[in-house]
Amino acid sequence: MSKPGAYTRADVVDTALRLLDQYGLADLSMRRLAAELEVQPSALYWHVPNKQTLLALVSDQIIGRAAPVDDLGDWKATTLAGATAIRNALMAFRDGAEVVSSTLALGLGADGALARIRGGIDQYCPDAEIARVSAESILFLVLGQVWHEQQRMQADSLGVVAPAVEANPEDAQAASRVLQEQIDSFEFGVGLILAGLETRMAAVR
Amino acid sequence: MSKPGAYTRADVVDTALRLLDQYGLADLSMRRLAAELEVQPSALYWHVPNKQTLLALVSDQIIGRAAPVDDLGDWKATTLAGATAIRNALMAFRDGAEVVSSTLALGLGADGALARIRGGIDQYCPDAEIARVSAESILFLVLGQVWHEQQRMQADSLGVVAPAVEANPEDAQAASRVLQEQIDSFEFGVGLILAGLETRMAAVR
DNA sequence: ACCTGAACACCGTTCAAGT
DNA sequence: ACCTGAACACCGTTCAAGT
Repeated sequence: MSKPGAYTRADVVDTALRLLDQYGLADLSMRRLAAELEVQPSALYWHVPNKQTLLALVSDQIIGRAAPVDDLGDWKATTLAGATAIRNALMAFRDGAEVVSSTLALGLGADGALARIRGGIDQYCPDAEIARVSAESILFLVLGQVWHEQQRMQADSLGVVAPAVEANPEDAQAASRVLQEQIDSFEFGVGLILAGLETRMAAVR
Repeated sequence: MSKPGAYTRADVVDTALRLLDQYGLADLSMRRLAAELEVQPSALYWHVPNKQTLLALVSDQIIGRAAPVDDLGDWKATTLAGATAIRNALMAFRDGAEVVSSTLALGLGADGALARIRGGIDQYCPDAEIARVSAESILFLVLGQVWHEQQRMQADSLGVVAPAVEANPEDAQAASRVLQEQIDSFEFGVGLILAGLETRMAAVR
């Protein structure tokens, strides 16, 4: 904003996020991003040290846009709400889960995701180590599931394989059923971990 | 084997697996693989339609080398043994978890992994849908954890960040403690899901 | 402070042609 | 059946130089 025509780092990240959502991670190259900004590829390296860092910043944006988590009284409900907020944030951008997974594996960004899930757990679990491992388990579960779903959505849209439900004239109905199944298995999986943690906590007492 | 000097698909996959373990996924290119086989890059496309498929075949090798799972009587112990076998298989090759994660997300191969985990669950859980979702949850957890660990190992070896435990003269002791912590949190996480499933099953009855 | 121009060292994939 | 040679359309990154 110092000069017209001069981009800021935030502009670069925002554009990367938009390209990610429009064309997917495979087509998000530094050169394509530069072209979109009508700038030479080398110009990007003034704003960002490398692509890895850029993707970490993109991940932070994705996670940062997750809805704030209310304290619902019940710690299990609160934790599920946190996990759901992360899930929805990942789903809001094409290949969101893959991008966040890789930068998280690199230990680069997106620690906000863990924090959001720990909110509910910490208020009930006194052992910080147990809380951390439990929250990580939930996060891995959410990332794995959403990644799987997003890949499926893309495969379906490309017609690579037959959609799970087809040959049904009421496509909207079928699609909503698939969606419901995904939500169900999401809540089921998180519920398993929460129930397991509860058992574990009760046993110690 | 038809002519000396003529490679088979298995040769290509084996060499890819070896390069993966030696240099990591980032340096496993079709061109490098071709060079290793002393062949032109284009020659690979006679054996394999594309890189994606090659990586799926590599994944199948990684998972296929997992130890067979004995029935331990207790379904929880059997399932944990299955998950541990998968974990060890992933750990046996550099970037094993990342390779398997991505091809699994593409829905390409490595279904053997799910099957191995379901072995223990199926013999106790009558509902196939619940068994499937539970096994998937465990698989996502294992993949996420091992990916995380393998990335940490690489970061440590490159000296990018300070290792978790350092400044200790007894390095071997510190390393074995880290290893034990990883195994503990692995068994803890899987244990949560198994305990949760048990609770869930008991409630239905 | 922000960007261009040019270069370096790579990619995956296709396809006609060879043996 | 298995591979070469040559090409196409790309990559990420560096770095001197410009304004």
